[in-house]
This record gives sequence, C-alpha cells and structure tokens, in this order.
Amino acid sequence: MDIRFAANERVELTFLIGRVSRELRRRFDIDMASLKLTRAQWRAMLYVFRLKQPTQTELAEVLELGRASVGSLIDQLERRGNVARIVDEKDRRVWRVVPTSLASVKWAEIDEAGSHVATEVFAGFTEEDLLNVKSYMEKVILNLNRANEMSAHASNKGIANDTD
Amino acid sequence: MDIRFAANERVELTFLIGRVSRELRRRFDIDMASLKLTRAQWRAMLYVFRLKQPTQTELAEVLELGRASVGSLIDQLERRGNVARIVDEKDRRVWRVVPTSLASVKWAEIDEAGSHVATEVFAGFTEEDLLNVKSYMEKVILNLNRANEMSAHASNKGIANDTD
DNA sequence: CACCGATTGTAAGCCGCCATACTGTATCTA
DNA sequence: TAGATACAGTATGGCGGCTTACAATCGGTG
Repeated sequence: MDIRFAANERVELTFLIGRVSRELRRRFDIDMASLKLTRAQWRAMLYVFRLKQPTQTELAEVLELGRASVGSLIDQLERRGNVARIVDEKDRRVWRVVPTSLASVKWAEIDEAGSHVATEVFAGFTEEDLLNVKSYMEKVILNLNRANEMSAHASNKGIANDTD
Repeated sequence: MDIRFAANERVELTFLIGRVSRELRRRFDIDMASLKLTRAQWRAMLYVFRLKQPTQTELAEVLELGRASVGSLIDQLERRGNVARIVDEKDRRVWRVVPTSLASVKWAEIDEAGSHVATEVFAGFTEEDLLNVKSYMEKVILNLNRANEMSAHASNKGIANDTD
C-alpha cells in the first residue's frame, strides 16, 4: 500500500473536521431559529433539564465549557425567559439553574428539533458507521490529550526543543 | 440489531465532533505559538504559498470562509510581516496576496509544524481508518447540503411545516 | 475565633467566524 | 456614452468560546 495519507492529507482531514463542525452548528442554528435558540443555548437547556437544578460549574463540566462561557450562556437564556437562577440555601456562592415553566411546556417540541437535525445529518449511516465515527472521534480526543500532557511536561521540565 | 443509536446519541455525536474540532484548533494553536501563528493564520499561509498571488476572494473560496473573515486574517498576517498586499495591474478592486521573503525563508519550518500536529492527532490510525474518517465527514457534509437545499426550497415556496 | 487556600461566579478582553451593509471599480448593454 | 449590474474588499456588529483577573464565600487548621 502506497502512502496515500501523507502528512499533508492528514492536515486537510483536520480542516475537514473543522468544516463539518461549523456547518453542523449552522444547521442546528437554522433549525432552531423558530424556537429562538442557538445550538449552544439549546444544548445548555438539554442539560438543565437532565441535571435538575445544576450549578453553573456543574453545567460547565457536562458541557465541557469554561465557567465564564456557561455564565454568559445562562445570561442569554435567562434574558429570554428560558431559565431562572435560584439561590442555593447551603452555599451563597452558587446559583442553581432551573427551567422556567414556559420552557418546560415547550421542551418536547424543542427536544424534537434536535432529534430532527441529528437524524438528518446522519442519514444513510448504519449503526456500525455511527459507532465507527464515535470511536474515531474519541481516539482523536485521546491523542490530543496525550499530546497536551506531553507538551505540559516538556514545558515544566524545560525539555522542549522539538522543532528548534 | 437493536437501536443503540437513538436520536439522542446522534445528537451527542454531533457534539463530539464539535469538541474534536475545538480541541484540534487548540492543539494547533499551541504548537504554532512559537511561530507566532494561530491555526487560522497558518492555514491561510498554506494557501498563499500554494496558490501563488491569490486574490482575497480566491483565498476565501479555497479556505471556505467568508471574504470578510479572510480580509481580517490577511490584516493580521500583514501586520506581522508574513504577507504583503500588492495591487493587481488589471483590476484595481483586487489585492493580490504574496508571502514576504521572511515568511518564505521560514516556510519549511512552518510547514513542518503542521505535519507534526497532524501526525500526532491521527496516531494509531491506519490508512483505512483515515479514508473512513474522510468519507464519513464528506457524507455528513453532503447530508447537510441536502438539508440546506431543502429548507431553502421550503422557504422559497412557502411549504415548510415539517415540525408543526 | 482568625486566617489561608480553594471554589463559585462575574468582568473584560481576545480570537475565529459569520452576516449585512457599504464603497469603489469593472463590465455589460441600451 | 450613460446607467444598471456584478463583483472585490472593508466596516460593523454578533455569537461562541477562551483566558486572566477579581470579589465573595466556604472550609479547614492553628
């Protein structure tokens, strides 16, 4: 087998993944526009319902976002009447995030919108394909984590000089 | 085969792709920090070298970005001395983008940085795996395009009402 | 109790990307 | 030749996400 996947094509492949990600977000945003939600907001709502009164930090963890990002996401959702912040009795530092009754009523509809897009996006994929995609993506994440650890060590110990 | 990939899991899969994309960019950015380039800038440079004096619009096409995004990318690269804008003799509307001699000298090194990351990211992937990833991603793009066309038609003709 | 370190959330400012609206130039056509 | 139309690039402002720095609070330890 000849080298069809030279470094160059691997680079292109990372760009392709980026492109998929961007277009995916765009499609979600379009489909959810009628619900007045962006994909990021929709996703936050998803976990607000799942977690039952999560703190913002808890949300940040499951969403894999920074606390600051989640904070502004909640701001948006609060302004539009989708969630409310309620105080925690036991810890005055934290806000607990809850859906408004309005959002609860509309949730079935909102949830449906997500399923619709996801089904559309993977049209023609078999179960096996989906599992493959998942495991490929997870493997990339693992490789990235390993790389991050390595560069962290290198800078800690002053090893570095890989490209010099 | 039971339904392991319900709509819910398909949604999660789109999130996973987004996460991969974000972490990919982060890793590129870290590796290229020593070269004073972000991934987006690096990528623009790649095509500046490949295309030989492209216009900004041509760059926008190959990069699959909007013209405005490319404009500001070129601004950054120009400020840091990586590219220059030269006038087109035949059409006074356009700028042709060329690498500076400084960038040309460093290009081999810069190019290497990209290969390094891409190799790291796909460590443990066989040729077949890489081809699979590529074709899965392309299929998603196709599905997205089809969805976009459909919703465009629907809104043109006032059909819509898919989710109602 | 007093203090110190860890933790929650906010503020400010950056990057990457987008869409929209605008300027200036080119080109086609009457 | 004038006027409409198309096209290149810029300006502006928005979203999504990040980092860094900070205030308030909690919790442990002396």
